[in-house]
This record gives sequence, C-alpha cells and structure tokens, in this order.
Amino acid sequence: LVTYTTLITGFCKLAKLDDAYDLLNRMSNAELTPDVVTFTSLMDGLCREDRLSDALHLLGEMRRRRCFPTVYTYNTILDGYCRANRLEEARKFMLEEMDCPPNVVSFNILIRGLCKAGRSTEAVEMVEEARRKSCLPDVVMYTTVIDGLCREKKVDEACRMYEKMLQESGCSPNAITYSTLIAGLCNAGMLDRAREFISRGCIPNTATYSLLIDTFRKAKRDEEARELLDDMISRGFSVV
RNA sequence: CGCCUAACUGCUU
Repeated sequence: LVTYTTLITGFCKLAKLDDAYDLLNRMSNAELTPDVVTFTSLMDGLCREDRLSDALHLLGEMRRRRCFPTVYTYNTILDGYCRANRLEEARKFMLEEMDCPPNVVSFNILIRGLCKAGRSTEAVEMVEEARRKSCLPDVVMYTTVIDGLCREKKVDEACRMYEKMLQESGCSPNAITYSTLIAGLCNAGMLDRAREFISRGCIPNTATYSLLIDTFRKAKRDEEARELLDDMISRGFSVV
C-alpha cells in the first residue's frame, strides 16, 4: 500500500494524473484499499490541474468509504480553492467544513492565497488571526507575508514584519527569508539596506549574493559590487 | 519510513 501510494504521489506531483489513476486501478486489482494518504495525494494532483470540483467529489467518495480525512486532506482542498482564486470559499471551508482544527499550514495556505491576489494587507491581519487560533506564526508564514508585501512595493512594512519575526519565539529567519527580503529591497532600489542584512547575521546563499551584486552593478556601483564578491569568496562560496 | 504551505533557478512554455 505504501509503495503504491508513494508512486501515486510521485505521479501526481509530476502532473501525470492518468498514470496515477492507472496505479489506483492496479491497486484494486491487487486487492489493496487506498487509504487517506492515497486519497489526499490524488486530491492534490487534481487540485494542481485546476480540478477542484473533482477533488471535492473524491472527498465525498472517501468519506462514503469510511476513510476519514485528516488536516492534510483539508489543507490540500484549501490550497485547491486558493489556486482557483476562490479565497472567500477557502476561508468558509476552513471555518465551516473542517472537522478538525486548522494548523499553521492551513493558515499559510490562505495567507499565500491572499498575497498572490495582491491582498497582502489582509494577509498581515491573518497572521494575528492564526495566533489567536493557537497557530503560532512560523518561518513560512512570515516569509510568505514578507514576499507578498515586497511584491506590492510595501517594502517598509515587509521590513517591519521581519523585525517582528525576530521577536517571535521559536521562529527565526532562514536563507529563503533573506533572499526574499533582499530581493524586495533590491527591486525597490534600497541597496544600502539590502547590504546591511548581508553584513549582519544573515545566512545568504549564492542566489542572494548574485542578485545583490547584479543590482549594485546596474546601479553603477561597481566598487561595492566588487566588495560583495570578495565578501562572498571569503565566506567560502565558490565563484565560477 | 508514504500525503499539504514560502523566495530564486530550471522544466512543463
């Protein structure tokens, strides 16, 4: 069962739904009953193909078979609503249709949906809503909101979220957080602030450095670009 | 030990 489900998950991620369904049939032929993970993976595959209504049907089908959804299953559906830009329905689903409490991933999915829809201000509010509902904001949540704010050119507010993140217990920025924030600062032309992050505690990766160096060059600040490159080398990055 | 969420890059284009 695990082997089949693992393969089905793989096909779903590769957007090879036909192959996934083939395997599902072969499972039944082998007298194996799909479990909640199998169903969740298939629903994820359907959602990624923008087939939310089929995913919802499958949810009904699994319940009919006395196979009960978990928070993973519900999160998959939530993400399906968000992909379809049906954010109000996503929210309604979370509040009314789930028979288990949402977790931090549930909120992260909705927050990402709001950000993608250019509604990052509401996303910021939802961080507090999550906290009220005992889902402590994590690094993914903060990074998502920071990215959303940056894309809407609200870079100052993004920096404020970063500061807030530092106050949060059990949550510290990682390389993705920094590359997100630094990309936002670069796009806003705030090169000096971007550079401060590098010189402080930030964990940069190659992509972050490359973007920063490139932005300095475009701003005709070759001297500083050069310094960053040296900095990069001295931190042990291999430069081609 | 198998399923859900974040930046960049690449693939699907």
